[in-house]
Amino acid sequence: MNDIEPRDFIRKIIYDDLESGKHAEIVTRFPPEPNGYLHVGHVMAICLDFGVAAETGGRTFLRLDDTNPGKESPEFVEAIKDDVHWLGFDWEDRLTHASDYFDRLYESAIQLVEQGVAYVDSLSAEEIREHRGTLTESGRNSPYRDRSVEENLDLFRRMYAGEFGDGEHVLRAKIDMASPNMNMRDPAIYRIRHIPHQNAGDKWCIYPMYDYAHGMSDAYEGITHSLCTLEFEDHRPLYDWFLDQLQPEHRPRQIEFSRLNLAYTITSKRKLKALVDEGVVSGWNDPRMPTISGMRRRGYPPAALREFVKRAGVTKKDKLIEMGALETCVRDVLGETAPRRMAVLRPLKIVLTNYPEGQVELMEAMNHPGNPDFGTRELPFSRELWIEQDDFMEDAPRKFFRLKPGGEVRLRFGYIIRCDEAIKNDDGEVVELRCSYDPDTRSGTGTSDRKVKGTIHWASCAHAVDASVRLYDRLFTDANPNAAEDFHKVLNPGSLEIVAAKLEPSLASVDEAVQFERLGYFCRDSADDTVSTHVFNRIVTLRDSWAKLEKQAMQQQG
RNA sequence: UGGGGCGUAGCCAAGUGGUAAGGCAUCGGGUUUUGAUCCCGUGUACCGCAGGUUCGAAUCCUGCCGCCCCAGCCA
Repeated sequence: MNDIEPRDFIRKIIYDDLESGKHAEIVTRFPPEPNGYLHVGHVMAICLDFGVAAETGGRTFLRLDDTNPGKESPEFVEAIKDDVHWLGFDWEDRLTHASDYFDRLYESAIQLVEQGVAYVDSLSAEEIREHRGTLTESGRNSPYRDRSVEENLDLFRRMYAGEFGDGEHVLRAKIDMASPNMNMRDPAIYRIRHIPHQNAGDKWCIYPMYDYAHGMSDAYEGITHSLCTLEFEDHRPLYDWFLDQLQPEHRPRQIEFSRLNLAYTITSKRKLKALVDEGVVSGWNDPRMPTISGMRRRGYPPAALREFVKRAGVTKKDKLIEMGALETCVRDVLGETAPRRMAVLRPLKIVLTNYPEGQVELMEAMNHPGNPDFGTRELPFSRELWIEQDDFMEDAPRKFFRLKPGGEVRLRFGYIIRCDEAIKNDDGEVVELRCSYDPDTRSGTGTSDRKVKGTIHWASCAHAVDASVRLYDRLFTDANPNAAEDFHKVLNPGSLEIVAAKLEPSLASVDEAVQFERLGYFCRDSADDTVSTHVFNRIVTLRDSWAKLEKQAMQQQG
């Protein structure tokens, strides 16, 4: 427990409950429905649920909220488990399913019938909707609302026994059809579904609804604080109603907080699924996806995601957080942990005309400028090198301190070179540069302490490793695609660019995320990289104040 | 036009009657063989608006405005 850490309103409640002695231990749960992949929005909930319990020495359950078979599958539960673990949290032996409680839930439903607060309705779904009224008009009681306890008991048991088809009957809570809260207008508790269940097999043909199953599952597990998002605020009276009726041993408290929305991306499971199904992306774990598995494949460190939601905070105000906030967290983590390497994304060949043909020197390079513990490595240097196309400009502005005709630049960890001649093809494009190097300026050991303004990265043509590098950009062109009429219209056509890059030799085998100096952070693509074909993902670019200046200049020109 | 929430700088967010923390972004400057990192500095926030209470209000009261959620046998 840390008294200095600022506490959000939920932590205040929880710490108060601990101090007042209301609870001796905090028990929370993270309860996703296994009907899709987890995304950034869930990271907030996971960190809150597991975080607050861990901080107070409590426990957290990972509960698969699988009350709606047909939409749920074991594939999703496995993905959810992987994602939560990867994020850095452990439920130990507390992996449960709402379906683990189906027997108890059924028994308690019978109790509700016996208490006269639940009844079997035989209206069709459509009729029930008509009877529910509208936001401004109260609903009407179902003609079946006053069936006797005996008749309800008989009907409900026969629903359980499989005597009826889907939709013939439904068990409802008898509350108040005139309630201004729609959730209290006799909500359904059980529906008939003759389909097998991802965890319970084909034992059941009636399944409990979320509102009933969720609160009671919380109670069964001894959850002290049931944290969920704002849209369930209206459900709290119903959550409490079930607890009031059934009086379980433990009484959990539901507290709601706002969802976290990330700018330029979507977090609706339905829309994410559409992106996958329509082939807009390669799958749920496409590196452009805001899913946890997508961000993992992209190379975002779990610590960066945790830091991100921590900075975002827990409140009840709708959030639409800028992508830059997430990227800063990713850079902060990677900046400290990623070894530095060199790679050329868009190669332009240069020949050092005064460098001996066939000679190869090994240049010592630091693996991390701010941390000597990372050690050094050797880079082969030769007469023909690749440099970045963007690092040469024929008609360069004064402030461009990279390579230009007649100009000098330092090759990182190498020599200072001068551009003597630009060779062009028939289309007038620069295809090669003729340069000369200054032998007195070898990195570290140079006898000359000459300084030049710019330093650029490079790779030796004879030694470079070929790789396909995927450069990602935001998936949408609109800051809030969630609100767009049709998200297809705001898709960013340039969200993926693939370049044929030249890498320094050591990059042929790396498992961790690295920084390609001056470019950004990259990692091997876990799905497509093979021994023969190297495939890298750009995790995030480096901050680029030159690009910013260029952009401003462009805007000034119109 | 019913009910439930929310409104503090571009984006997040502290603050609960005593005269507006912090982070991200922005904009300057310094260091630098990554135009990165790092380090300094940088914001007149009509605290949604309008009244009121008070010596004093972002904080209390009243009215208004704006945004979000709810009419699944989804979660």
